[in-house]
Amino acid sequence: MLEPSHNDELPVIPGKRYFTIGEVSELCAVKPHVLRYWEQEFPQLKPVKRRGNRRYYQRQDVLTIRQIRSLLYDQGFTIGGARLQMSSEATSSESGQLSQLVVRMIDDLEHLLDLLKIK
Amino acid sequence: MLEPSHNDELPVIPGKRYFTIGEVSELCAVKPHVLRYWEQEFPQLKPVKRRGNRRYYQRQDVLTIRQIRSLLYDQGFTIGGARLQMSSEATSSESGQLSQLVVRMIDDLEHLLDLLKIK
DNA sequence: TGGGTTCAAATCCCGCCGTTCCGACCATTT
DNA sequence: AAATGGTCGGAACGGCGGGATTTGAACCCA
Repeated sequence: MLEPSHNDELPVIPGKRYFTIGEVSELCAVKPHVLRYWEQEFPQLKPVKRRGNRRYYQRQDVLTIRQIRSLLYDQGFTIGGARLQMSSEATSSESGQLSQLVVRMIDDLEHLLDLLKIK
Repeated sequence: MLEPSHNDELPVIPGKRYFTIGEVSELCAVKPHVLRYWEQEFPQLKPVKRRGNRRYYQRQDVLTIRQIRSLLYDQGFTIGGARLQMSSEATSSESGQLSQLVVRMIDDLEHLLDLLKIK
């Protein structure tokens, strides 16, 4: 009943700067009208709007959406619960032990990133 | 809309061995019929039953119920999500809090991985 | 200029999560 | 043992969260 799909199975995000709602819909396996609906529910989801109020999503938006998607569809949060998670994530520089661990992981990843950049 | 009540505010559990559904209802601020309903949804919730199918909850059951309650009412999980948390907690060694955090970290790292794939 | 995409907003809908009944049974007090 | 009040399961019912559909117009690209 839960845990059907996971973000692993979603397509790689192409290297362009902006995406239409239709593209994001496919990249995240979420219907356009749901994306618009989520926009009302999650303040951090604010795609740029231009000419004729069209949405232009950036890479970060796509990642945000995938994260929301994971909270809702994989982890079993309600919309309210997911919103709580998202916002608490923004502020959670908490818990010394763990944040220390996170810092180390980030360190490692940055190192990895450096390696990748060189090649 | 979320985060109204918290387990902190619930009464201390008396030092007796068995509790009726009515007592548990008050100890956990959850109506009896909801307790019966949850029993269908969470396999780990199995109070002893005696004469005339009456439920006799033990201390551990009360704690389990409070935990479910917290997942549903405080943290914003669906029933399915809460069940998932409860069962994953059984396997993962530590306090759901922590495993939940780890889940989120893994999630975050996956997003980072996405970023790396693009470059 | 025509077909596909997108827009906002209104309306519709289904299933989750209880809620409300019900007659019968049980426990405790008197 | 009668009275009072808690508890039983099961089925019918209900609100509403979370979308889904619809509408009609604007927009974009070929």
